[in-house]
Amino acid sequence: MSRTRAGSGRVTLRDIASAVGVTPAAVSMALRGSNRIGKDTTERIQVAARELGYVTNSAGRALRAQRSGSIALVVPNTSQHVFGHPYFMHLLVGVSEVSDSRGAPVIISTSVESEHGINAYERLLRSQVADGAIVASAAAQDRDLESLVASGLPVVLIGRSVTLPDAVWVGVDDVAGGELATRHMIEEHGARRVVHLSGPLEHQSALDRLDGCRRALAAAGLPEPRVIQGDFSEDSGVAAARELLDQGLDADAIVVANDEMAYGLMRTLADAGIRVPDDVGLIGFDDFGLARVTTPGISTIRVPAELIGGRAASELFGLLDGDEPAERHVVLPVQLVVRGSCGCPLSAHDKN
Amino acid sequence: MSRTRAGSGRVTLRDIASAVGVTPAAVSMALRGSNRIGKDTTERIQVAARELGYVTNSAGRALRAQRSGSIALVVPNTSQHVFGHPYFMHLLVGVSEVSDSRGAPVIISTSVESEHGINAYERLLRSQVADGAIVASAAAQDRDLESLVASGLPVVLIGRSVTLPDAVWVGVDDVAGGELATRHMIEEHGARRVVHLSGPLEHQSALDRLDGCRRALAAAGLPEPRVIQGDFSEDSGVAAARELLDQGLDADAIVVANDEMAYGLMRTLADAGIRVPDDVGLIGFDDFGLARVTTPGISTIRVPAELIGGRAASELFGLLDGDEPAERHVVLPVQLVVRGSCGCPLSAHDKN
DNA sequence: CCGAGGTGCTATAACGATTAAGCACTCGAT
DNA sequence: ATCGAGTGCTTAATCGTTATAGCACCTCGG
Repeated sequence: MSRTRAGSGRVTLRDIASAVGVTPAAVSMALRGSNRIGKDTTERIQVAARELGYVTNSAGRALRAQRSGSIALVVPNTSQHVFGHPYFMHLLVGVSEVSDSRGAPVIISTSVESEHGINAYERLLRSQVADGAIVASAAAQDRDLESLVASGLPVVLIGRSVTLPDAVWVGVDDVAGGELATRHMIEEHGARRVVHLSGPLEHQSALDRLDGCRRALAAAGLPEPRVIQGDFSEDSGVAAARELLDQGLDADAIVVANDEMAYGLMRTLADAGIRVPDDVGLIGFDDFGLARVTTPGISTIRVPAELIGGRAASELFGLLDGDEPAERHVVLPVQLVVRGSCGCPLSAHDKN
Repeated sequence: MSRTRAGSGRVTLRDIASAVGVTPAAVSMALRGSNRIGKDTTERIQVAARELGYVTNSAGRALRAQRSGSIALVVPNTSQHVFGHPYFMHLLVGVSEVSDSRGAPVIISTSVESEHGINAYERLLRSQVADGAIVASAAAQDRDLESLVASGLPVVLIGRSVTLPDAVWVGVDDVAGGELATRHMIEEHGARRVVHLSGPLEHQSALDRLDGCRRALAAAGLPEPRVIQGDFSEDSGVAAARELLDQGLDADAIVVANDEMAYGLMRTLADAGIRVPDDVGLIGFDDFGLARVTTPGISTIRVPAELIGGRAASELFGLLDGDEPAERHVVLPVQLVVRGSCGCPLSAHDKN
């Protein structure tokens, strides 16, 4: 099918031009569909391009156009935010879908070291490797990120940012999520004494989820939650369980800021003979895959990561197109997903 | 810290040159450490570069050098191989680690449509967007892939390829894995009647795993396995379980070609009151995350996906550097991971 | 005092694509 | 016939970087 000419060196506009008997400029215009080139010539050029297997050289085009046509997904690789987490995969899927539809390559970037005083994010954009970047939640206080946003380069952040009010970001309503989870435990399962296992409180989403939990309790006229701080890792869920076991688990519901901690916690409680949901109700947050496959399944608040990624990409392309966005801040809704861990009865296989 | 000059247009070699009072050529040489430029001038140039926040323009460099410095990870997005699967995340982590250490951006590519008779893989490379590509297991028979490999462009395949003997690939010893899994069930758990739930048999790895299973049985003087063909999806595990339940589960071990099917199968058997491992032993394949968190945990054959990705990247860089690889085919070993589903007794929390 | 050989930079060209400006020609309207 | 407006192409310049050739100057050996 493809009349490829292996190893025959690259085919450039010049090759087509000399094959057809015009100048490279004419070929360029013809291939871009300019009406300045005659219909007949245009056709001959298109045929020749196909036959020679012409592919536009991206470097040449990028140099001329002053834009590469690619976007970057930046994942700061910290102990807290491990690249390789399902979350990023979901984001990536969303980003790549939108990006594909625009024919824009996606560059994955995970390094963070500074070089010559210019941080990796900025380097990526200034070097014209990518025209814009989506930055997946760095720590709330990231100096590099701050300078990146300040530089005015096209950047979309994943996750609500309080410290960077000018930044464009796409996030999720974590407060509502925390509230929803807690209210479910209160209203459906009669919880009155609630433990909240939070994420690291330098993360905005951890703060917001805790905040939501507090609000729900306050609204119900119940006392403050007992808060244990974790770090979103399964291990910290295990640690929290140990702490609760040591000090006496005096609660009827545990609202956890993510599913991984919830899993570690549940597993450890089970080892100690405390059954979820019979002895204590449990609800997680995220629903990136884990919560569905545990026993019991973890009731949780679903974060539409794929949607977030897609929306972030759309916003970024908007910035690149020069559209000043109507909303600089996009908040997507979360959704309660009921499984077994909260205590809800489930029909035979009410998975998903 | 960074003396960034927001929006002040790009800083080029020319800017540094005129700041220092030399030509762009001198600046270029100085920054690349040429000894043709005086020590004193070199230093002044470096200082100016830092102060102006100079970053090499990748398009300019790529155009001149005839190479972009990036590599691509191509994931054909078919129903069978869904981009977004943990497998690809692990690959990506491995690739990106090696790639980062060489300062090479990684481009994720997932589209497959052909355009002007040139497939997406080839387009990516011919356009000089990437210098080489790692292609994550397409179907065994992929015309586009065939033509890509034939074109001689720098490509490393993930997974053993029988149909493309000239291709460079990095895979895993699936036969040994299938054998190992089956032998474990035979030798440790006395299995004599074995069911094998395979992957789609147009996939080499599915074939190899089945082959391994057969060999182990033959070596033990046992009869052929009863083979049910799945498609690596959880749903096909569910379907297989139904089939077994309908026809009567006459087996003491089920060797499954991946963990997702094993999970679907196990879940469905459990619903029917058949307990794993008490009523029948089960062993999976892959260990990409799922197998660890189910109840019981799924004993499985671990595929070192991250390692594969890293090795593939290394091989690709080797190709790009012009080293003719000693081995065009890299086979990495698999490892048995014992959890609960096979019937092995486990210490309190022998997870991982 | 002259040529050989450094040293340290400049000048130039090239990578490939694109676009503004320009040129030659045709055609219709005046 | 003559001007104005197309039509269809070419010319030339540009994007930023870098390799190669070359030029000016200095120094040292003879």
